[in-house]
Amino acid sequence: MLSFFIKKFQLCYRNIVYKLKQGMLLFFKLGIVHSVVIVLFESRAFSHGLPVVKPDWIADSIAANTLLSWVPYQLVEHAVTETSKQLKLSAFFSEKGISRSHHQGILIQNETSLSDKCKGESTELTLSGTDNFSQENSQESKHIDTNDELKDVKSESEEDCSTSYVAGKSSDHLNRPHSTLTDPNFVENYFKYSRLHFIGTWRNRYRKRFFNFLSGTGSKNNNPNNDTENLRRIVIHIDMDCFFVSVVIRNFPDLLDKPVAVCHSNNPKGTAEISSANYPARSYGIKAGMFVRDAKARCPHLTIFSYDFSAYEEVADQFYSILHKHCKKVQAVSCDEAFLAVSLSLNDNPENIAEIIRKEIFETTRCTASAGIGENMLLARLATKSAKPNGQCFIPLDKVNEYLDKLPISALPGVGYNVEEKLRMKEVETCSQLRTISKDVLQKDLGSKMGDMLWNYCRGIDHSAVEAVQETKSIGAEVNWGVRFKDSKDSENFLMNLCKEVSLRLHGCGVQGRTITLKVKVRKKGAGEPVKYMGCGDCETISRSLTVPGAINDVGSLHRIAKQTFASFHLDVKEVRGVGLKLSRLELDNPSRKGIEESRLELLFSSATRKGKQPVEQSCSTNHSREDAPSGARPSSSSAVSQGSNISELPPLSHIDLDVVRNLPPEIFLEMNGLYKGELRKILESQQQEKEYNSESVERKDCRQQDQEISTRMQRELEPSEASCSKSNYCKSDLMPGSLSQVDFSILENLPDEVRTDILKQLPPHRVENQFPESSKSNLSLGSHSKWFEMLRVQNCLLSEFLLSNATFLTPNISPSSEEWDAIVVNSCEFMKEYIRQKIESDIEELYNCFRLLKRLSSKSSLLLEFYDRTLPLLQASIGEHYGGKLHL
DNA sequence: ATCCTCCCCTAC
DNA sequence: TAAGGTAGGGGAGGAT
Repeated sequence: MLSFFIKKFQLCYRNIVYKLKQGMLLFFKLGIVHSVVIVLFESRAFSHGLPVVKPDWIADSIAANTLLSWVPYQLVEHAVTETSKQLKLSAFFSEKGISRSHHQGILIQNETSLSDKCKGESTELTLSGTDNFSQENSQESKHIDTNDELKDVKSESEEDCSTSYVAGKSSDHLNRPHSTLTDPNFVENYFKYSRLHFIGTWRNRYRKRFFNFLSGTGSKNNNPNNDTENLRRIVIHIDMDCFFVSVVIRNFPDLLDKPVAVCHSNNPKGTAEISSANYPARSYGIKAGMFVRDAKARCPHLTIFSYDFSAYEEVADQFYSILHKHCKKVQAVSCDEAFLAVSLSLNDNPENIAEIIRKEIFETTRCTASAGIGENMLLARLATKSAKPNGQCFIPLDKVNEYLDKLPISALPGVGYNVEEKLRMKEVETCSQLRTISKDVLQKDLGSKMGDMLWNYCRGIDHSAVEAVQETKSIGAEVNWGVRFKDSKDSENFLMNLCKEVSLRLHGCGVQGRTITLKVKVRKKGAGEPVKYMGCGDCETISRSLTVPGAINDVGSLHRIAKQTFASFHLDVKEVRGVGLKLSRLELDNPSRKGIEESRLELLFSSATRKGKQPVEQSCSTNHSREDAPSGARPSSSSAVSQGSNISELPPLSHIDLDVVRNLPPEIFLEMNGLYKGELRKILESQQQEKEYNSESVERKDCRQQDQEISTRMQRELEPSEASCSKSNYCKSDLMPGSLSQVDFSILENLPDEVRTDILKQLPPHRVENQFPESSKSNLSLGSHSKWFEMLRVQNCLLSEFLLSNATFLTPNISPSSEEWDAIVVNSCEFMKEYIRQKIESDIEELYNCFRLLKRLSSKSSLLLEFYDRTLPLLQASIGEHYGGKLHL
């Protein structure tokens, strides 16, 4: 069996082994699903935290003709964090359409190491194995059988005193305290494991995706009937039931009626926070946010699952696909919750559509969703509360008052702990009581807007509309866990990483910001170590913002400002417990100039003023910390520039790109002009005259070419110098590899061409060989499938690379079901069929990449959606034929 | 009166 | 051990 396995392995992954031997870093993990080895390339965008091992593991395993433990081959930089990560191999392959979480299907005792688990699983394959491998592992298999197998899940409820933990769990000895003190990549790792980060980012992600959907060609249920008189608007609010738990147990129906919770760790200390609990668990009083130890005290036989972020993503994608199928106007609230605006004729029963959607969600995801239906968003949202779990509720207009009468005010959106307390003081606990308070009084007590809103809400009035597209007003990142600094070097390093993170997010959204806000949490006087391990505990929060004249999103500027603002707080860094950086007053990144300008500016400034360009405008409003920052400590616009000492470090005037200079914000231009003692302005003026003199036939393209030449020249001249080394901190290449984990590929695809190209250049070379000349793009999708091959051959690239570089081009605006449309689809499908045939044995990774990309892109274009829908079965059939099983995308 | 900054609160 | 984020809205109070 083993030799069969190895043979198959060699056959399938020859080329990968070849790449491995070239020293490429791969991460992979063996998973036994129809005897297939799964290998993914090391790219955090794909790894999702799986263990990363050195390539030798594969080669050595083959040489030894046995499956060696991967542990000694694990990459050091990942060893600490990655091993504790749950296994998500199962997310890659799944069985006959059922995406089973194999790893999660096995109950692991805390002591069971990951490698044991690998072997234990492997034995599933070698049922009648006679080789060393299976014998060697049969004992372990027993061990797992007796303790940990899935069947124990069934009997587990009888073992009342043991709490089960379901997840990949590493050897504990590999785990070390995780904080800013011990992990140089803390920021990056932190976001990878933070559930709140995922919750926070997902909302935007689905909003963004829906925006793409709208701007693409297809949108259904657009109610072609404009005769609105016979229609009524209804709002449906759909919310998945205890999402995090439902998803991880969706393949274990036996657990449905057992108490289950999701959290990071099942350590005996029990200071991990429960993130989500299912309804049986809630019946014991277990709630999100509760410590595990408290939850266990209430329910000793609670089953605890680890997070499975990739599964959440998968289900959320399915969820939104279904919603978009049924409704044009979908407002994403979070990964598992959305509002739909539907128009119905007077005779239609609004409950029917909710019923259909919920049914489809369940059939697709095997997770239940609840729905609330009402005349407005407020009523729909409230109705959902009554509907949960797994139900739906319609509040017709004539029942609104009756429904609201007994409703506690805390159920109203916007009423949190504080507002509830304020109103409780006035002996107001229900909506009917709230109605007795006049609007004036409410506004006086709670502020004008809040008072107005609540006055409306308790009467069932809500004028807000379901908005599919919402403008992003701020982008930021913060960390309030694990933050411990011993000196200013630590804090500075942390700030730099945070800036990289924020910069990447800004780039990902194609925006820049003018106002930079730094928020710091400082241990409150007298507050001891927090109850929560590495938590921030009782803190005082201080924040300060700064508005610059020109919007920024580059790491260099962010770091300069963040560093300076942080310094202005005059804090004892040992007391800092959390830091956040946020940008607001966002502006769209100028895609046409941005890439070039930015790099030149970086070059200019890193060379010219290594001390840093100072912000020109700074505002600092009163708060308690203002007194400790004497105004003298604040930079003024002129102080920074007037230091003539910088002049010796300036690049010669001949090296300055005047086009860039011309486009600088006036303040910065003045600053630079000052540095060059007025020479800049003179040159610009004389150039302008020259330009006017020359004919105006200079093509834009030529300008761009010149720009590039100048920029390249500058780069060449600066590269070997010290200046470029000092600048390397700010280079994109420096922030790319690590932080790519934070980039949603859908975002990457949405980036302006130049920015995307820039980012792609930072990826391993085999992924980005080519950019396509304009000529090769035209009419490509219209051509026969042989043209595609010709194109790929000529460009010497992979299809996935082409897709990635040409995301924009690939979403043409062609009307569905036209002849053109059909021709494209047929041709493309033919091409894909052939491409699959060519790659299925030699490069399964490429096929995986292609279909992942297509999946993403298909949300933008109904053409691509149709292409994807048609070709996916071909791929799956081929996978099934060659390997058995199914590729899980 | 209006804008801005620094908070706080809320929701997921 | 554990991963307490993100973003919007709005109020208080100061600056203009």
